[in-house]
Amino acid sequence: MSSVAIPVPLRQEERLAAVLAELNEAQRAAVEHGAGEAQPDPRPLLVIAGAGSGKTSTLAHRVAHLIAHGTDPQRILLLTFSRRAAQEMERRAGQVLAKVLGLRSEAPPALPWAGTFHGVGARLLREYAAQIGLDASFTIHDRGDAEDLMGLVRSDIGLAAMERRFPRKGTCLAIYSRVVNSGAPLADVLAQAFPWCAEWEAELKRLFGAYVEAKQAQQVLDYDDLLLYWAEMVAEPALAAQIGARFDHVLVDEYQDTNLLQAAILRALKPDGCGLTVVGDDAQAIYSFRGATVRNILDFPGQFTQPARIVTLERNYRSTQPILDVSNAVIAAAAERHAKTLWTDKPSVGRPQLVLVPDEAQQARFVAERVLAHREGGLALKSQAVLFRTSSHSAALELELARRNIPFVKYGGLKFLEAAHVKDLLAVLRFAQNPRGRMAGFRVTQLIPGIGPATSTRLLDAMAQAQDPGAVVQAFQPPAAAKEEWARFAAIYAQLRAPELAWPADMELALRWYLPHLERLHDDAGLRRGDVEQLARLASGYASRERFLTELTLDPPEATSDRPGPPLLDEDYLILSTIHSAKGQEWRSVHVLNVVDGCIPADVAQGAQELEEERRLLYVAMTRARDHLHLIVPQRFYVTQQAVRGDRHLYAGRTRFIAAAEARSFEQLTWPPPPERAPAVPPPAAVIDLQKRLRAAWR
DNA sequence: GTGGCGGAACTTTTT
DNA sequence: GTTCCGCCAC
Repeated sequence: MSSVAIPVPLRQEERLAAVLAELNEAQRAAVEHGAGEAQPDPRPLLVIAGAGSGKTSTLAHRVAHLIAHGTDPQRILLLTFSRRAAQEMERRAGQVLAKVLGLRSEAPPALPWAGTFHGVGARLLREYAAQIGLDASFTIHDRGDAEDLMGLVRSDIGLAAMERRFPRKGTCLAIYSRVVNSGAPLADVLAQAFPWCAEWEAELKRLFGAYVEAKQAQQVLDYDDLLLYWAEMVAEPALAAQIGARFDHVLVDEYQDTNLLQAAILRALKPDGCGLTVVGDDAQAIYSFRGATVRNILDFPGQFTQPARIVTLERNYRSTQPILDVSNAVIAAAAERHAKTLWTDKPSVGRPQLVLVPDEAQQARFVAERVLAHREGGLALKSQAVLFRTSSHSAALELELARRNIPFVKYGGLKFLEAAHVKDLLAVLRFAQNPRGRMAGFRVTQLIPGIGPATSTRLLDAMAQAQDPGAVVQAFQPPAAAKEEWARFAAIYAQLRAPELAWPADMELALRWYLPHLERLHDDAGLRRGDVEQLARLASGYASRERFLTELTLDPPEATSDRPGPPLLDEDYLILSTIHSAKGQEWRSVHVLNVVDGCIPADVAQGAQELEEERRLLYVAMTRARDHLHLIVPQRFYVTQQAVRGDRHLYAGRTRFIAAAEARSFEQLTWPPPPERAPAVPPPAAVIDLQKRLRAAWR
């Protein structure tokens, strides 16, 4: 560590002591590790932090503590799972630091290197681009772009027209991504996660080779490349030493959800582990589909030249004991884990509920009513969440909420950036940013009537050959039908490429060119226009076109709501979220939908490992609740993928993760409550023979 | 070459 | 419902 011990004035020392006194013993040990002790401890630190054990707070305190003891905030690398988590950490560390320094205001210490692995990777790669033979103006493909490129390569090399149907582009990308992130051979990945594609191994290999070449020729990186190139870069000892020396401390949150590439990056940056802190909970590992491996956290202690110090946080500050009891019961059956049992002394308000409802429609009604009842009882909508395994599970509920005018915001599932019109507008900017990026060019040029795939390919091929691709756009001869529109496009493209244009003027220009196309292409142009105008307004919040494109790709606006535009901050709204997107969050009241076999665990998860992950998923969902937890079990499901109004359905049972014995720890109820007994039909005074009358009508 | 239409197939979770 | 592919009329 290069931080110099600065003598701390007494008053500050007292304030620091007061702040630390608010923590429990384990938390304090994690915060003070390596500093503030008689003998500095150079070991890496592993914090096993159970759900709700004050993990974020502990990490924020540690960051503040480091800064208070003289570490330069610029020399702290803080890697989080999402941009949102990074901002939260920055804010909390700022609060603590303000207290320690005795400041009134909470001007947060800027932590310039707080972000996701992907975001930090993008920054470092641009910075070191020249040294690793990369063009610093590379653009980043989001999943949609990456899929489209995969699709294009797929048909280019003739895999589309196979006798038997070749896996679709999205599946191909998922397989590729998994191979990259897990480091496993293609054959293993296919056997384990995509058995129905195993027959295509040779073709997939060829496809992935061509995909990589296409990306390189176009100077684009996909999400996986940000980690892959970073890992390859620091595999070079000189670069690893250079980059590692920029940071005195490297702290990683949610370590259980990192993959082998990420672990390799950390080892390269800090080979002896000194200054390295990782925090996580193996019981909450839910991203193995992305190549994350719980082995990272289980094996961390032995990975460095000196074994790590382990601190375990077991005291829970979030939930009531009955909620912890049922959650502990779910996870207790897990196969392998760092044993820990959460406990709390928080007073409880009744038992968690296990609610039996007839079907998904009734489930939606039950949740809506219960949410309103909670609000009557003083719980703001924002402090309540509804969680589900799969984005589509909330469909019925969304209808019901809209019907009752209950505002909500949904996290996870389809994103703003996936809408065609948003992609169109961004593609215009991206094509200007990186003229060799074919996906953007392919998309933009085909907006012009009379230009289809063939013409577009002719243009892009010419650009790829050219020294100055911008000039090719100006000189290009489109088919006669597209002549006028092409001239219009070439003019704005030249302007977008001109260095003197100052952001966000680019956005204005692109929007003005795009709007007429939007009107022509879409029947519901009105709604869509709102979206792209919204996007244009976002532009001014970014320093440059490159930053705008990069940050929007890596940190897309994640929520979609029942109305256009993000809800105002002072508005109240219910939170709907996939369980994955709920990671790290908490609410006073939590409803979990579809707690049945087939949903949790998902019917596609059949292997032993996958089942274990589904179990952890349910555990994560349950431990988000502070005071009220409701698990809903619909008994009857309509099968999807059938004709509208089809009646195919199946009966589902309560999830296997809650056995009968454990179910008794819940308050079990059936809803709607069975009717009192139908009002009896009075006994007949006289019998009227209707049947006889109907027969008589034909005689 | 482009653009539109019909039929068949369809594995969740996300940076 | 969406995506993918083949077919057909300009």
